[in-house]
Amino acid sequence: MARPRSEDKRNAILSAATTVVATLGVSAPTAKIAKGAGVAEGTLFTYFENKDALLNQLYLALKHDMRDEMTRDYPAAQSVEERGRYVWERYIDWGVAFPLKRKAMSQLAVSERISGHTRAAGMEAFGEINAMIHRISSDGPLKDQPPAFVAAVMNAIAEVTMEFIEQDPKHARRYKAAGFVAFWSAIAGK
Amino acid sequence: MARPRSEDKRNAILSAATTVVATLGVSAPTAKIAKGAGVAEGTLFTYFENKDALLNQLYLALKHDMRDEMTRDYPAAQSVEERGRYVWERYIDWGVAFPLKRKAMSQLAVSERISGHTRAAGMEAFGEINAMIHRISSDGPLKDQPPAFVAAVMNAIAEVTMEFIEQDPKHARRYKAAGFVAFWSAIAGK
Amino acid sequence: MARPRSEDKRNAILSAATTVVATLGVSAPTAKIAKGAGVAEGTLFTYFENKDALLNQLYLALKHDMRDEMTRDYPAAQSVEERGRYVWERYIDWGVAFPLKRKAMSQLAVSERISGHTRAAGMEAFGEINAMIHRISSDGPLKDQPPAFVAAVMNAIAEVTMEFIEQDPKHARRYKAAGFVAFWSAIAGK
Amino acid sequence: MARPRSEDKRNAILSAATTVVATLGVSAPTAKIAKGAGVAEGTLFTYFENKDALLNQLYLALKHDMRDEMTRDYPAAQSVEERGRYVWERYIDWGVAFPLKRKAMSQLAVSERISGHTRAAGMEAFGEINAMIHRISSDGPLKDQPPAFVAAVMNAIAEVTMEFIEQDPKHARRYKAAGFVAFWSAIAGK
DNA sequence: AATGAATGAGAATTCATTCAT
DNA sequence: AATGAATGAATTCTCATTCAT
Repeated sequence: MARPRSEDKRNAILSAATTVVATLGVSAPTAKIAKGAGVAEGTLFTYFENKDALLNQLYLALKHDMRDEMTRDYPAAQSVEERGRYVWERYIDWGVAFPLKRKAMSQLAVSERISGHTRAAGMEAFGEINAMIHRISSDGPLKDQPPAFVAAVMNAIAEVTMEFIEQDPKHARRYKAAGFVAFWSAIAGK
Repeated sequence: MARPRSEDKRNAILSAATTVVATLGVSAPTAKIAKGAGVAEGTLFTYFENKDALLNQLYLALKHDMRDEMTRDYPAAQSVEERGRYVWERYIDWGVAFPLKRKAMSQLAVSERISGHTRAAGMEAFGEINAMIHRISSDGPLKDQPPAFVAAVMNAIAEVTMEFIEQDPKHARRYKAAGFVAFWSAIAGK
Repeated sequence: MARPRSEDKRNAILSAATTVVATLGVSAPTAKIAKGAGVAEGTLFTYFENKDALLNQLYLALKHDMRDEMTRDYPAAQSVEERGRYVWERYIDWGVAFPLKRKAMSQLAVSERISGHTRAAGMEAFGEINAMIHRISSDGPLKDQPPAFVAAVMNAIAEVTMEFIEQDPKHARRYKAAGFVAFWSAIAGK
Repeated sequence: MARPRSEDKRNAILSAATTVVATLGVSAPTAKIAKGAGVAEGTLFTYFENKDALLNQLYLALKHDMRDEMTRDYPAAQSVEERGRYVWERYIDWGVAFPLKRKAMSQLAVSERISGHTRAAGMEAFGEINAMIHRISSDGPLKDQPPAFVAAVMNAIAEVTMEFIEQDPKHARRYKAAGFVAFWSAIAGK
């Protein structure tokens, strides 16, 4: 296992893995991922120690990608309502723009191969966002629940929203708005 | 005239499959399922044509089981609020009482091996419950969304609730109540 | 392994085996044979000790069937030429009328599962015919070869003839005649 | 840049397949073939896509091998009689020298797993030989039959000859001569 | 005697990973 | 470092045969 040289290749593998995992689930063969990345089967293993490492790093990469999209041009100066809506919309946009990333994430999220450690690291990336969500909920119906619970509820509603948009894209705008209302009602109440 | 096919054995296979799929995902080996059921590897295939058939029938069996639990002693005469809460509580109770069933369901739900036909049949079993949820939402924030969307939101919040209870069972009661509030706020609004 | 009761059933199994072996070769599953015969999988084994026994008995049954067709209304009083041609024509007719029997025979003939004993018994059934062929050849080019060799040559030419007729049935008459000429030239010379 | 695929290994697999198919028929397990070739079970599938591909390529390889032996040092300048006899003798010699190849061929020839395409390609390799046989027959008893028919008759007689030689090798010379006479009489007539 | 469920030893692949080139 | 052939354990499914009914 020599030192990998090219960041490009690593990214190509992660990108191919996204597609293949979205399509075939976590049991997708590493050979297909390598092929999708345009590298040899063995090369994959100079960039990732084994398949589990690849999956865990993919999980994290997707989490970060998602987080970056959600906070790009974040309107830090605005009200928490504005910021909440902003993040919501960026999240939905991300899922709609990158359905394979979204599907790969759902596969990984339920997989036994993603370690607790990886999940925790994924959480961490969302620290700021979670803090904001926590503030939103601080005098809503979930005010006594842990921030993670609140964030998970938001996440769950967003996923439903993205799924429905994908199956019925003509009503994307409506679903996006409705999802937000559901999220806001559930979290902030009123 | 020969040994009749045994409903018990079929159930044993489904039950073993629940455990094994919950633990290892849909790529769990059929051999492990057979072993868990106490039958020979080949016997599994006299009860299920192939692994896909088994997974699809398991999905349906779990859906039905869930539905039956949710509607056991259903208080049909009570207000829709009462009934909504009743179904919610039964659902959470089911998930908490049978964590393996719940986990198997999440694995199956995201699997490409579950056919559209099976998913549709699963939906159908929830016709009555979905109708009720639809009524709850009929003058809430989601009143213009399809019933399936509303049901999916409820489902998503319930799953989050069940997960948190499992990880932190001491606060089960609190999560259950909080989840309900979130659900009710999202769906019925106030 | 109780005593079989019905000759009909035994024949149904042999008949189904003919079809199935012709189509799928000797590795055809016994279950398919049983199904073709309209009996249960297990029943097959009360009529035949095991698959090898079935195949060997099928071989013999086909040999006998073939022999019977070849000698039906045998013109014992006619010249050896007449009788030779008669047998030839009956043989070709049999193969054309019962292509599945013919194909099953080719599969069985090259199978390792047919014992030497069975092959010898098959030979025996052709004693009379072989004797006749021997007489035909007695002053032809093969006069110093064992009767079995002469018979095998006839057989081989007949099989080629039947195959060509099956693939090109419009010229059946021509192939039949040509095959006979080849056979007669090879065996009787002139 | 990786280890190149080895022609030797491919040949070893084909050679092992010859032995195993000759002995056990086309249902011979691939594991036995791999073992015979001294490679891992999986390696077989880097050289042949699946078992059918292996069998079809084996069929062709044997056909080519046979053809090459039949035409080695072919006396192109001699009379057609000389050339006919030459080819005949080479053919018989091949079958006697390589009984496993011969037996594998008989198994493959009657197998449903050999495609029409493969059979056609096999035919093609014998173009020159068939042309010669056709010339031999051009004023014999089979002059109005398609060349393929004539070739098939020759082939059939040769196979009988090889089988008898194998069972009774002491009289090899006699069978070889007798077979030739039968062949020549059948094809060329006098 | 007949049935067909039960069995478990194969069968053909597949696949993560290693390693020669 | 990159390649892809090599490996062999694991996987799904088949099938001859047995045996409970």
